[in-house]
Amino acid sequence: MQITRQADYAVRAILYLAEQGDNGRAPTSRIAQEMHIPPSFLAKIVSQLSVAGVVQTSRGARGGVSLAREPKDINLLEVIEAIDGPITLNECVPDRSACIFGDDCPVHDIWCETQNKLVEQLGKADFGALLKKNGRSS
Amino acid sequence: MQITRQADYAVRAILYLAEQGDNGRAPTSRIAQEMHIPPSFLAKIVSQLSVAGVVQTSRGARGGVSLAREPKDINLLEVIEAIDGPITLNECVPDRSACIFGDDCPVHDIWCETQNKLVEQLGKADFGALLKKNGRSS
DNA sequence: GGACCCATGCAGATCACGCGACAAGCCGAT
DNA sequence: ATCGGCTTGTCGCGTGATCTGCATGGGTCC
Repeated sequence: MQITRQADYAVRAILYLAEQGDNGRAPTSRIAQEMHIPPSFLAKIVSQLSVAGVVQTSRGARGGVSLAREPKDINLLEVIEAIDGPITLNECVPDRSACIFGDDCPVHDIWCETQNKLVEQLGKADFGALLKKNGRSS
Repeated sequence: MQITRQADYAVRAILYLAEQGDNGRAPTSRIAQEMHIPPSFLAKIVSQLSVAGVVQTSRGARGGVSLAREPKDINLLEVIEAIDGPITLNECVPDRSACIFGDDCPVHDIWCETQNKLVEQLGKADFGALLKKNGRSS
């Protein structure tokens, strides 16, 4: 009942890029240093985020990572799901056949309902709002 | 981002007892058979539920497991937390010092808020309502 | 050509899961 | 009263998956 540290790192990385302003390009090494993430671990995370279409990467000198969209169009849900995979409270939620009781299972509805609330909550949290919340003009 | 199978088994066991009626006493072997739970695994789960005060157990012949309270006074949250421990979406939620950014962390509030919603949702789901939802008069 | 940066494969550690065995307690029969 | 059987409580072990982290290799720009 906990998100993985990978997902936590991913959120921090996106947050850092969002703070940088429009383009928000930065090498993974700097992100890792600023956000206290193991550098070689961040590389894999960024790769997954790139596949998911959340960030864009460019290799070579002056390369780096940048947001694929504006912060307000990126929410927590897709970042987490890009790393941890789809959120499933219980395995019977996406695959009803996983439960032996089939349609007779009384808890199935509760799992689905709770999961939907959770997903909805995470989906509403976009990074634009996050930045605004505590404006770090520093 | 998933509850453990232990918690799922625990919920099923409670549900089975709640279906039995008022007293709802049953040996773990029967619960295990009916709800498709590994018998030796269920023993450990029942033990934890007993410590948490959700069920009462009596040893010896004609012993078994029974609910400590009425189904409507038992909710999903305490069953899950009795098994998996407190629900923590991220480790920084219960222990703010776990996060390096301290009070400056923009996501901390989101984690807390989302977790509270989740906890509230699970806390509202009591087994009395679950039974009523799809009345299995069979 | 050289420096820089992302991408990928690989090992260690942790944890959930399930099993088994022994101990402790209770009831009923003798 | 004693014995035997039944049921839960507790503990440790092995396996498998998964998270975590590192090192190496491939690609790009100056």
